[in-house]
Amino acid sequence: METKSVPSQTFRRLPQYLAYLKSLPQDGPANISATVIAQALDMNDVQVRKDLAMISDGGRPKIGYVRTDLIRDIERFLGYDDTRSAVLVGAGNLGRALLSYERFEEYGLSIAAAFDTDPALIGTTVHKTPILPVNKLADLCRRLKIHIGILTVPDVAAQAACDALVEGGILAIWNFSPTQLRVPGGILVFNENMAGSLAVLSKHLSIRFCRAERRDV
Amino acid sequence: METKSVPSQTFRRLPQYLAYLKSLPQDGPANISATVIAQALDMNDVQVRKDLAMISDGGRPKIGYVRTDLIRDIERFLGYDDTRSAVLVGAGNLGRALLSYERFEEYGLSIAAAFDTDPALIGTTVHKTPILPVNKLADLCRRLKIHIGILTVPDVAAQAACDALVEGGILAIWNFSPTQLRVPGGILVFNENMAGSLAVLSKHLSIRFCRAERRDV
DNA sequence: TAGATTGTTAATCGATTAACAATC
DNA sequence: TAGATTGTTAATCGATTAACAATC
Repeated sequence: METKSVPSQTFRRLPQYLAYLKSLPQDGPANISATVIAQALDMNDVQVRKDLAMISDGGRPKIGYVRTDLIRDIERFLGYDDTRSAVLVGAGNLGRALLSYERFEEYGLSIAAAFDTDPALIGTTVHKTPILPVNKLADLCRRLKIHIGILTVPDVAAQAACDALVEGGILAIWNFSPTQLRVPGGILVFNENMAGSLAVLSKHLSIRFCRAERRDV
Repeated sequence: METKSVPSQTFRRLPQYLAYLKSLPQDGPANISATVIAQALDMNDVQVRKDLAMISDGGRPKIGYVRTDLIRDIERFLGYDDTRSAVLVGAGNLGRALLSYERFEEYGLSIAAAFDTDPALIGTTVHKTPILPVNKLADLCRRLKIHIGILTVPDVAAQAACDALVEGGILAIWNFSPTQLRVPGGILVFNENMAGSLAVLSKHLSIRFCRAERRDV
């Protein structure tokens, strides 16, 4: 309800502030300034201030923000206090990596169940999360009113798994496969574009190399 | 050298175009228009045209682009023809997931070696990539002139692993751990901010929910 | 030719950064 | 008080989208 018009970019940064604030020593100073946060995270201080102003009561000039208040405000805003449930499809390496990523709980995401087609995996658990056969997916999502699906199946299986999620009434899909999914309107697909990240990284590297090599000319 | 001023966002999209173009049937039509690509990938057609204009000789009005030429141009531009070498630190679930992600080769990235501290893992291989003890890291990077490091260690080990990469002469670090790394100037850190993605996803979901619930009021 | 499609120029939009007044 | 820090208003920057002429 508080979700007025906080830009996406701010949302992306909030977890970073939170992680930094939590990493500070408990017995350290009670206050922290936007300037210090910005320096630690290699950001612009005005940006930090602007972000924080959107979700918190605000700090005091010369003193800064109360660290614990800030942590509480960010967590509340990101909805880390009331946990969301999700299911995961594809218990391969990537799927297992996400299942064992304890931090998701901290972020308010709890993975209720995982699904796979491999009979060898079905019935086992990863980090206490049971792995179930895919044909139970739609039914379980509906019964438990789960709205988030995490897709970590191999490329070829992605669309079928996606369809099953949609059938189960999923509203948002976090897609780690490199496939462009076809979904009915109204369902949000969030692609984790690793190839894209790699391309940007390579670009920066080659610019650096060009500069380095030009010296020799 | 061709790297004039192609924006980052274009770089992120190029792999998507490429994947789509490659997914088309070999024996299908030889030409494809920006309009069709845009529709398939849920993008704006002018944007696609603009992106393609930057890296390709261009298409012909009414006809479109030659599919195979476009594939060749994108691959060349992204440097997928001359492969870059990388090392990976942390052969846990996420690390193994990336190691078994065959697609990286397609993207021009080859992981030469992986490193871990766990004696049980050292000496084994994942998808033909050997896992070596971390103390060999710096030396190997330097000897093989490797400039990309992929960081998939647990949170607490991240900074130490990062320092080892820097010592080995790495120029870019692709960081999958949620830690803010401290690196000397001139080294590029690329954070894969999963918590951020999750936050944006949750945001969209809660906006949706608010709207849905308002109907009941 | 007519209509689809390209590529470019201009307008818009959103996000970041700079400048500055307010305040403790 | 003086100086550090906040929050806001305006300027800048970069990316997307709209409008349109060129062309096959």
